[in-house]
Amino acid sequence: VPHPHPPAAPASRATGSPEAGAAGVPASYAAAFYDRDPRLVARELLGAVLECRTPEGTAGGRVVETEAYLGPHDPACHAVAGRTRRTWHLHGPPGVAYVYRIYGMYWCVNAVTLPEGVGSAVLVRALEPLAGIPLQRARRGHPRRDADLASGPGKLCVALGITGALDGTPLDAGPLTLRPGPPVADADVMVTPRIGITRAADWPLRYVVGASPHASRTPRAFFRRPYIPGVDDL
DNA sequence: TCTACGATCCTG
DNA sequence: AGGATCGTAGAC
Repeated sequence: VPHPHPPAAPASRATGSPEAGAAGVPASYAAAFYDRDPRLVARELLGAVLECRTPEGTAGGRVVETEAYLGPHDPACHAVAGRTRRTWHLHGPPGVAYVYRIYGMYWCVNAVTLPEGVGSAVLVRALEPLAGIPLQRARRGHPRRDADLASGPGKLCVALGITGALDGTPLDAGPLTLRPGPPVADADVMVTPRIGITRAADWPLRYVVGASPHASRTPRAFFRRPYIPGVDDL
């Protein structure tokens, strides 16, 4: 039986959106939320709800894993190549989706951070499926466990039906939305190196809800430690 | 449970 | 040429 819609949360950090819910919980993040250091945005997006509406239906889930890509000074960030057609929206205003194709066959979705021209973002790497689970299961070829539906950036885009058509679309309205969810405590957040990159491979910029079975696997050789406010984002 | 590898194609 | 990945095969 599908998980019920996630409960509204007292997300004090997510303020300023125009349409607040009955409990005072914003229906989306304000632009200022994304106009900050991507490390801070990556950590705070844990617990948020990503949802994609398509003609087939609506599918979404709770964010349990993110990575920060800091900008042109980050060797692993696509911004190192400058503002090209591919990375156009990565360099655009914050609060917009940057969707790119990887390895010729999968899509990955990011939330753009910092002001226009910087080229930084947060990669959404895994979801705990919440909405439209039958649709997600069909798109993913009916895996045994729901924990295999969206436990990786490519899987997540397949499960939700996210493609390059959504590159450059805002995240506070439209078919692809990201909104506040129940906050995740600092003690539940683990920090590790980023997955699948060769440059800056030792930078601690991956944020995971440590106890979640819905996150992607952390390689055995990776260091992992609790998130430390003021150290990991300042 | 873990590691190794091929698929597949746009970008610079 | 190589990549912000995934599924499968094979070892243990």
